[in-house]
Amino acid sequence: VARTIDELAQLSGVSRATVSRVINGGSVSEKTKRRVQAVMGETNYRPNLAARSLASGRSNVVGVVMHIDPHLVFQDPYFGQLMQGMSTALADRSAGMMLWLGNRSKEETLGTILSMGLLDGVVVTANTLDDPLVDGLLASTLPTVLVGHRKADLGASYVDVDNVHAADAMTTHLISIGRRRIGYITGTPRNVAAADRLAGYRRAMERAGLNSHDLVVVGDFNAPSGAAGAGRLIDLGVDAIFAANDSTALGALETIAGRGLRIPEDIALAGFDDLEFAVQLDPPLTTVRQGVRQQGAEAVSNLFQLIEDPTGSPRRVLLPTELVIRQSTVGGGSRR
Amino acid sequence: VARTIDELAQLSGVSRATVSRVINGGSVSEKTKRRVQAVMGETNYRPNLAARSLASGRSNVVGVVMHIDPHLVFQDPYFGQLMQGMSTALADRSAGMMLWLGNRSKEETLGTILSMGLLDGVVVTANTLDDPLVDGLLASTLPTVLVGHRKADLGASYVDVDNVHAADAMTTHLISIGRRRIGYITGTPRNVAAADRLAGYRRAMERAGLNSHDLVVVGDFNAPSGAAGAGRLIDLGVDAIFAANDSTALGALETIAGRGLRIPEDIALAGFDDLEFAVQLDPPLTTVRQGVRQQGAEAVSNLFQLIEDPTGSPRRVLLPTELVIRQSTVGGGSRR
DNA sequence: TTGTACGCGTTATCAT
DNA sequence: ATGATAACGCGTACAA
Repeated sequence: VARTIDELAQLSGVSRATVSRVINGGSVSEKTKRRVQAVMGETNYRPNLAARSLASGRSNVVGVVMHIDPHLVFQDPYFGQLMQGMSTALADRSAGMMLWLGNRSKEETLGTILSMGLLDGVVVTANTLDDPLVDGLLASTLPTVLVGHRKADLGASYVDVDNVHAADAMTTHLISIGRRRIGYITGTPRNVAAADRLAGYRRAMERAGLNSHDLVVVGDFNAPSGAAGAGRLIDLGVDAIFAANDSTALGALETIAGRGLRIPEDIALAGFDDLEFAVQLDPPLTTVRQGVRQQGAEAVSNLFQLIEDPTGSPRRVLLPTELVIRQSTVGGGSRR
Repeated sequence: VARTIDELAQLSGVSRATVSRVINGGSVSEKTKRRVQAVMGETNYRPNLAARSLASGRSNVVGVVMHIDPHLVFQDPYFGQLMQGMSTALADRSAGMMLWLGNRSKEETLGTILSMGLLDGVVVTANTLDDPLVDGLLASTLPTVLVGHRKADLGASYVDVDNVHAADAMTTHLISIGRRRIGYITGTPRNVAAADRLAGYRRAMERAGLNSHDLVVVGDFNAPSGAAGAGRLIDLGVDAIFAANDSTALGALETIAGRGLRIPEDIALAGFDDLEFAVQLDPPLTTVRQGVRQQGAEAVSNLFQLIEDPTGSPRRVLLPTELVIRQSTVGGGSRR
């Protein structure tokens, strides 16, 4: 029944300073240390975080900002997995986590975060080109790590995958299996990953001397846009479709099958993400796997390094992706 | 460039107390109030939460505890939707949210939460019969609201749906369309909702004078267990299957269709949750809809009431459910 | 209406 | 190794 460090000190017969030392690891004689710890166990005393944070300037609490429409955020498995990765990494460091989703405007969210005062740092998803929230965080004194990054973020610490490279590799794969008219369905405009993947597709096409000019249709990372986009591309006579993500590919698959075309014989199909359902599609979907949980864990690790040494140079981490080749581009064709 | 309230006071030419009053709403002359606010705008001063919390005892931050295996938590749309509801309700009150998932043991999680010191209260999901985390939270002085509840939680504030009633209603619906041998696939053993739904099924069966004794098979809320359970029930010659949730029903549907049986002509099928995919199944699934987002919002609202008046009697809220009748139990049958 | 002074629970500095 | 004592930034009686 000791609520404050003073009570605990009195019960242990030592000064408050000594108790603080046994908690935080100062030099204390083995004997008194044991006595204090004994009393601590009996009274199940717990240091107050607010006070500790005020005095020491550190709280062991970090902020996580995923400024996405709350009705959509957990629709896309990406964000759930990202949270898992961060949550686990934070728990491993017995650190706490404050969470902000996209309920208020970015400006308001920025304001609340900056006024917390007790956060040791922040991990924020950076997926749109213009983002005052990310800009504000980076401009503040709060240690900040980005998940994803814009061109302008060269001075910041971030964790990302090389979307350009991955999309290039996938496109090259499609070319290598003999496809020439490869259509592309983009992700949401102004989204960084979407822009990078498109760039990778274009780069591979140009390198192979293929025309990509009029084979690009705009999507929004969701299945309906994939269904619509695939229809337009089929009319353009493509022999392969590369969708900006698996959800888009799912929509495309339905349109292709609906028109009685065979995958991959008539049209090869590829996605991006390797979501759970990708392997269960008919035919199983060729796609790009990125370790989202690992990205979350890496972001946390990165942030803690930044907190330890705020002056060091920015830590830019590019995690590897993996080409997962399944029957939607090569092999036995449809099971139907 | 004012970091503390003292600096801001100096710049405004008033005392720190006056500044505090214009921030927290004490009696201040309109004139000085305006002046202080002007300076506040220029210097974009932000009060420090740790200090504020230490001095006032309130932080405007609440804890959210969903002690589920982090690899599973966002697999089930339930938890994502619950978070959305809470996140939105908290943002509406400009309150912050600390999140704990099931990374550590329940005892460890309990310890960390209790030692935060700055939480105004906690919302915790209560879905297993024995839960030291929930017990510990309820035994503490921290205002706590449960999402879901055990029989033992009669003294606690909680938000839940009446699973017994809803399952009873669904079973009664199946009886009303002429089914007599109605099989049931349960949810995870020791899960509260699973137990309540099973009880509701049994109650309705008994009231109708039907045998439910040997028509119950154990599942775990996931599709594979539904597929297996449906197989066993079909062998028992059922004319209807009620699954503990939609995922389980999904598995059951595959088994039924795989055996060449028609839904609902040969076997009527019902689920629970009304997840997004329920309406897109073939045939569309009859199920029970519960407003999960609303439950989250209600839990937050409940918690804030509890914080305002900790002495008041516990607030037990049962949210309504809705029977959603689709073609898997009545009407045109399969589209296949 | 405004200012003074104390307390919130901890860490950290400085003697001892 | 231990103990005073001063911060940390803010809220709030109390006094003026």
